[in-house]
Amino acid sequence: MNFFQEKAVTSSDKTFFQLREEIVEGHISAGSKLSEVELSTKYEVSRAVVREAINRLEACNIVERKANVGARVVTLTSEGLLELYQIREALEGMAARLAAQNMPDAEINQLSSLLKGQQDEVKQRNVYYQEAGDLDFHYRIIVGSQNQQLITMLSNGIYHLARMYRVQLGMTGPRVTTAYDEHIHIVRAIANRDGELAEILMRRHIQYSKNNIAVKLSNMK
Amino acid sequence: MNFFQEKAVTSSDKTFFQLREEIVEGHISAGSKLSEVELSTKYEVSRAVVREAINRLEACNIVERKANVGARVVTLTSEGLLELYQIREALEGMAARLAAQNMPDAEINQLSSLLKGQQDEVKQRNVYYQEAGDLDFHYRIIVGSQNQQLITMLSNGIYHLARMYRVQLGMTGPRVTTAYDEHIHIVRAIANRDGELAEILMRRHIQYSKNNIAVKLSNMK
DNA sequence: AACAAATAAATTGTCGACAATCTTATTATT
DNA sequence: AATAATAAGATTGTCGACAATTTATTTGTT
Repeated sequence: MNFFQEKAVTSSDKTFFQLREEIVEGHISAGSKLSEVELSTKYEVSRAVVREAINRLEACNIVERKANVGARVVTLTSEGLLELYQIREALEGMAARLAAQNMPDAEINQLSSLLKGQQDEVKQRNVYYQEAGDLDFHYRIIVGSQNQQLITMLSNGIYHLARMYRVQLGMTGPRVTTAYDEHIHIVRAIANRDGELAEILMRRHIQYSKNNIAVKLSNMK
Repeated sequence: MNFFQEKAVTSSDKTFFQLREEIVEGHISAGSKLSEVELSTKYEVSRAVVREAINRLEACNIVERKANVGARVVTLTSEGLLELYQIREALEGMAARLAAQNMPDAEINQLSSLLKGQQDEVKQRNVYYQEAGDLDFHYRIIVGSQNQQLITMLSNGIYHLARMYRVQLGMTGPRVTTAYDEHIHIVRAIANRDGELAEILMRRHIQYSKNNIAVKLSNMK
């Protein structure tokens, strides 16, 4: 999962990563309460480190906390999804534009050949790709923007929330191949140093995947 | 200062607000170390609450922390400023567009009349306005976007960082009146429900104020 | 004197206990 | 029986102490 390599040096780090994974992957269900004592016995650490982990999750918008009451995992709503993808569209659209300006040729070539390497697998067997491949792609472009604050924002917060939505709505399905083609076009625009086009294509790309998820969400109710 | 009313219910909240203010206002200088014991004696609370406050500041990108070493106030750089305003441009541009779609008429009128009320003071005496007035303006438009995640992002993190830059670079000066006129035009676009124009104007407005600050920053070195 | 190793000091990370607050259950009153 | 007041239970917030790690100082060796 982690391209942005996060090493857990402290015990609190480890607990934070574990908790985040369990929530994002849906093993701890949305809306459920996070009891400090319960979690501290479960992970065999003190309440203090659980507390710190929960605080960090709150900063990521993965849990909500009320003073003297406790923390709950956020509940997924279609409004929340829309809001999240609006933000992604704005930020990653910008990232694509900046990447067209700033991304080193070496990184662009690397990304380009990475995509080519996936081509056969994607076109023939329709499996895979959506999860790790998509995330990897987006992350590389964010890094290519060379805006450090943007990198932090997305890799600390937004991506995990977005993944939580996708995972819990059971994202598979037929979007795989068209997404691949969109990726190809975006990289081409970046390689041509056409920031304007790169932004437009990236925004479209995110809109599509938003619609894809929104359909599933409306089917669930 | 706080339009987004933040009530300190817990002791940790209060410490967090105090610390943030001291840093943003420059009483604790950029780049300086934050000792947990030192601060706990200063604010007369336990180390645990100081720790929690520092963790929150870290989540806001106001301090940086290394495990087993400690936390330092971030250092202001021209690159950091550029990055921050790039993000603001994207997010607040979007907010202006969304506000043109979603902001209730009542709120628009309220904002409009607020600006008119400031007109005389701004045009005659060239003083004031930049600080609280500008922040209030931007915040109202963010709220008008009705994107909750966006509101959280900006009012928890970005605005305080942006303010830190402005305060510590001694923002006063002749930008006051032109900023006022820009605000007027943005509100007009929103009132006309012209999202496209509102976004363009907002982006320009932020670019201008970025340039204004960047000049000061380059003069300092 | 210069460098390396060992020791000491200081700082952060973790823990268990107590205090304050909220939630639930019980009792009292109408 | 229904509602309000009170008490009991459970959960979070805060604290001081100890452990682990880093940094500074001292000591030892060449």
